[in-house]
Amino acid sequence: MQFDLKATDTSTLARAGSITTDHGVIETPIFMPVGTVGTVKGVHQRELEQDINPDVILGNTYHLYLRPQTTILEKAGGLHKFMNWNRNILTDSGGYQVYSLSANRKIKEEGVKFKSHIDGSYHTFTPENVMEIQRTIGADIIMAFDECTPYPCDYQYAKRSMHMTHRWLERCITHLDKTPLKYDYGQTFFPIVQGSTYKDLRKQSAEYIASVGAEGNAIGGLSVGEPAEEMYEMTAVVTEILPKDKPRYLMGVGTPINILENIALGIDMFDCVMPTRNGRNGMLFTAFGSINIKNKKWADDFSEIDSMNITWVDTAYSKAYLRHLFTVNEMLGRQIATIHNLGFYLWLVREARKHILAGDFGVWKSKMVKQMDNRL
RNA sequence: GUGGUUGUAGCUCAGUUGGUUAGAGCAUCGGUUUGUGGUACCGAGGGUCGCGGGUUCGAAUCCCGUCUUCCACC
Repeated sequence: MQFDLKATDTSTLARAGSITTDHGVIETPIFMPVGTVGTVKGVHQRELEQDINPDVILGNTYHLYLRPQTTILEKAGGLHKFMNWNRNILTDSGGYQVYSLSANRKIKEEGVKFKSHIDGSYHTFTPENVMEIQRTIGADIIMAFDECTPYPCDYQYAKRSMHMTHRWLERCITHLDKTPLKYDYGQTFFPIVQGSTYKDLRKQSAEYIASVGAEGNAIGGLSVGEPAEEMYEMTAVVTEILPKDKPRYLMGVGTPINILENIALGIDMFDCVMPTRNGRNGMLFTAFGSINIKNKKWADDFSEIDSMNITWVDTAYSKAYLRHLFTVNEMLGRQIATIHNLGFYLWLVREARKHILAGDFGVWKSKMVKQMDNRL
C-alpha cells in the first residue's frame, strides 16, 4: 500500500491524498459504504460501481465469520471474488460487534467469548484468530482487534481497556507476521487508537499507535453516543500525533456534518451505516438538510427527490412516489433511498477533496455545515 | 315470517362471576438511528362499546324494545 499526500488545506488541517493498493486507487478523503455481510444492502453491483462509485467498501469479520463462514470464503477465493467486487475492501475486525453485542459476550485478556446472534452458539475471537479470519476474507485493508469502549466510560475502565487494546495490537502484529497472504494481492494492517473521551488517554494511545509504524492508522471508540463536540476534541488530539504521511481513518463516523468537521481536523477515511440504515428507514440526506420521506407533507409533492441529480434516482422519481413506496413498504423505496444517500455521501467527500485541492475548503465547509444543519 | 347469531378505534378482533381512565395487532401521524444483532425501534392521535329505555352504588357486560350482520327453517 502507498499513500500520497497531494495537498493540505490552507485554513484547516484537511488533506487530499491517494491510497494505492493492488485493487486500485482510493482518493481521499473517502467515505466507505458499509457492506457488512458481503453486500451493500439494497444496492446492485452495477449501481454501486457506476452510480455511487466508491473506491472502497467495508466488510465485517464478525458477520462473515458466522455466515457464510471462512471455509466458503476460502473456496470462493476471497470476498472480492465471492461478491464480484474488484475494487478495495476494508474489513472491520469484530471489535465493534463485541461492543454492540454487550449482553452476549465476555471480554478477557485472552480474547472475547461471544454468543452468535444467529443461532446462539458460542465462539471466541482472539487477536490471533481474527487476523487469520481477515487473511481468509482477503480485504485490502484489515483492522486490529480492539475493544470499543462504551459512552460514557469511567476513566479507570477506559485506561485498562486501552492498555489491553495495545497488548492485543502487539499480538495481532506478531501473528500477522507469521500468517502468509492467502491470495495474489497484498493486505495492509491498520491499528486503532482508543482512550474513550479522555484527552490524556487519547494522546497516550495515539503515541503508542504511531510508534508501531503501520501504513495507516485508525481512531475507534467514537460515535458511540458522545456529543459531537467531544468527538471533535478527541479527533483533534489524535490527528496532531498520528503521522501526516499516513492515512487516518475515523471509524463509524458519521453524519454529513461530522464528516466535514473531521476532514477539517485531518481525517482521510470514514465509514458509517447512516446513509444505508437511515435510508432504509426513510431518511434522506441532501446538501440542504435531511428529509423524513415518510412525512405526510411529501404525499403530493411531485418534485424530484433531489434537484442536484447526483445519482440518477434523484430525478427519476418524485418525492410523492418515493413516499408512496415507503408507505406500502415496497423494497424499491429502500433501494432508491440507499442509492440516493450513498451517492450524496460520496459526492460530499469528492467535493471536499476538490475544495482542498483548490485551497478553499474552510470557507466551503462552513457554508455546507450551516446549510446541512436543517430538517426539511 | 320463525328460530338462532352478530354489532367495541379506519380495519380485524380481545374484554374474566357487572368494578378504576375500555385494550391489542394492523393502519394513520411524528420521532430515533454514527467501525449494521435493524423488513427495526420509540412515541402520539383515534372509541356516545349499533341505537333507545330499564335494573344497579356502578353496565361493553344483565333485562326489554328496536335496527343491523350472517345462518337455518317455513
